[in-house]
Amino acid sequence: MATMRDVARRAGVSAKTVSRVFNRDPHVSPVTKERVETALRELSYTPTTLATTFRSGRAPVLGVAVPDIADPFFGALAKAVESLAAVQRMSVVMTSLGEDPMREPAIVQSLLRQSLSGLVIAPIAADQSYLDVWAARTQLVFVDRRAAGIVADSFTEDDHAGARAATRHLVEHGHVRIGFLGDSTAIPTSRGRLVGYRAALLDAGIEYDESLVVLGALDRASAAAAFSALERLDQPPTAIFASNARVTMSLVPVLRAHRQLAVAGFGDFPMADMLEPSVTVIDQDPTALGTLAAQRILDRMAHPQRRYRRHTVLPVQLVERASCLPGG
Amino acid sequence: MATMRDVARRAGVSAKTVSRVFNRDPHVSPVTKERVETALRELSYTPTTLATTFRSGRAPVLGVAVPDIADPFFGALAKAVESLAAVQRMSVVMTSLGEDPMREPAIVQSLLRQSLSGLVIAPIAADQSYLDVWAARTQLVFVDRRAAGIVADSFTEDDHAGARAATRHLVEHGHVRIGFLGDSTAIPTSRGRLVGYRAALLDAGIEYDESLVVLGALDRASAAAAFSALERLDQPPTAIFASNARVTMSLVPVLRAHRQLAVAGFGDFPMADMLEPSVTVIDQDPTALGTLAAQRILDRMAHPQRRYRRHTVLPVQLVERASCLPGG
DNA sequence: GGATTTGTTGACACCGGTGTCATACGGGCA
DNA sequence: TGCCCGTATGACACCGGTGTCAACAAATCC
Repeated sequence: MATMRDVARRAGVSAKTVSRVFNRDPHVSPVTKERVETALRELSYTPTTLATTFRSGRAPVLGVAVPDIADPFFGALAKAVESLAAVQRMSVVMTSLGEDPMREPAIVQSLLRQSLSGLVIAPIAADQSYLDVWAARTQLVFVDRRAAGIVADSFTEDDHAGARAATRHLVEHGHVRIGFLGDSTAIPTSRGRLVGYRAALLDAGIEYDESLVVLGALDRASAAAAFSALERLDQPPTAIFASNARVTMSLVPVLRAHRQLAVAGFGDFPMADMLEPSVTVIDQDPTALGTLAAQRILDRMAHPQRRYRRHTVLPVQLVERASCLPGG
Repeated sequence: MATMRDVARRAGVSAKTVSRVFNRDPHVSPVTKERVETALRELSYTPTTLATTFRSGRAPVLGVAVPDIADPFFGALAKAVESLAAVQRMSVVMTSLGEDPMREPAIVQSLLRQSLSGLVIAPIAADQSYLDVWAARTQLVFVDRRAAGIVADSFTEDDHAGARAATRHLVEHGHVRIGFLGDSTAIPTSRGRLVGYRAALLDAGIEYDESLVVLGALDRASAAAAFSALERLDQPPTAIFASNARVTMSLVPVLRAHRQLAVAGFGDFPMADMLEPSVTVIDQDPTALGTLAAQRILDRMAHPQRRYRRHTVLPVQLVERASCLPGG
């Protein structure tokens, strides 16, 4: 790989002049420009971003840290970030945080050591105060979940209103015994949705029954186990609110076995409309989350002094399908 | 952010000594070591990978370039690469190549300018000769599709055998008029599958009918259009082979409207087993592809002189579900 | 014609961790 | 005392693109 100094030697000029020609600096005489351009072509010069990055101390790279990059929700989010980054000729490094909250700091910090321009993070740990020292160097934007232990921008969906709307929808279809199936209330998102669920029950004058709340539904096996726990109750639920798309998807086999069961889930997923019954969901918009988060990073880089809204909560929408229709 | 020289000044030693302490070099006296460690702690020194990367000329980063990172197939592939990279304390930069083959070189080269250690690429263009000059600096491994115009490692799935098995499966269920629905034969993968489809017909003594092959099924609308073209034939197909998961998923609404239609698709997808009818597919293993590709990059970095198998074709497996059962 | 401006070009330093080599010092041995 | 060797430590350069500033020539102005 030829460097600028190689090109300079060949063209009989200084490296700086090559730099000027390469960056279309007008202060170069046509003759010199011609000579340099020939040398550039002959050596097929390709710049390394490494040197510029090192000098500026900031890589033209945005980071994306999410629980699982293979999850369609986060995949769409990452794709949106990447689209905006591409416009600014930036790259995207991504990392999956996995399941273990303890590992989050190590994983995220190894990303940050690369002097990213910005980081979009959907955290899994209960505390992000470890990010405090990095905030001065890197634009941090939280998505899906707010930051804890540190002040930072966030873009989240309206968990409370969404869960409330979904639950109300079930109530309006005549259900009184409504189960809540979730993963873990350690995650703020789930907690918010549980609160929304309770609010809807309160609205309808239905008493909250803790035994209807079952957590730990992470895959098909655990979802089935969680459901059979509900089924064994004296008054088993006739409807279920699933607190996220993964739970809903895990629950699909159960739905096929219990056709009379009504379901509404938080988070749309591929093929939800093609199942029988098609599944009523609260539609989230990962693309919007990713786009807004990336845009905020770019805005803050361009206008550091400007003031921004700290927390943005995106409205969510009920997508009514067949899974809570009477007899559905 | 404190640099090594900051720490050195505070500890009253040279930067090199700080470097030695930080890297656990045994040639440091206990007294000095203690002083330096105190200074490190007091300034909460965090190294930048930028300097080391710049000096070594190689970033501890693997690239992943795929058509669409939001596609579950490529998401799983990227996740597998990331898992292996993490073990070596490497990061992963990813990029979506999109739909336009013309843009592939520019997108990929902007990744490569970052002096990646390796690149896993599932290309969309018909020619990758532009990567020739990069191969000396960066380990290139192709996945899902082989390289064209350049010699490079590849890990692909057995398109021919998979398509042949799926088509044979349909034949065995009594179908003679079998449609082929694909995206574009410009993509080698699709071409290989079309050849496999024809081979299965030949095996069964069924004459190949070009009017049964329809391309351009990219989303639900175009898939529906493609299907209605088939439907208008004198002898419309009674079964369809869909050449990839996206096509199959786009075709699902059609299946619901035409319950007598048998389908087999190349590539599994979430919920395929929960649809009615559940969809018979050729199961690909994106995690295996990603793991093997990343492993090859790491192997080649560790043992540059060793010889490796250029092309690895992974076997695929028929997952029989309900979509080709009689009357299904 | 001398002073000032405008335009072209290059020397040099910088970013920060680290490989290379030199230096200094202490101990062992002839 | 002189020599050698091993250990501890530091000076310096390097990676490569580019910002800063100076040098110099040509053009313009009074």
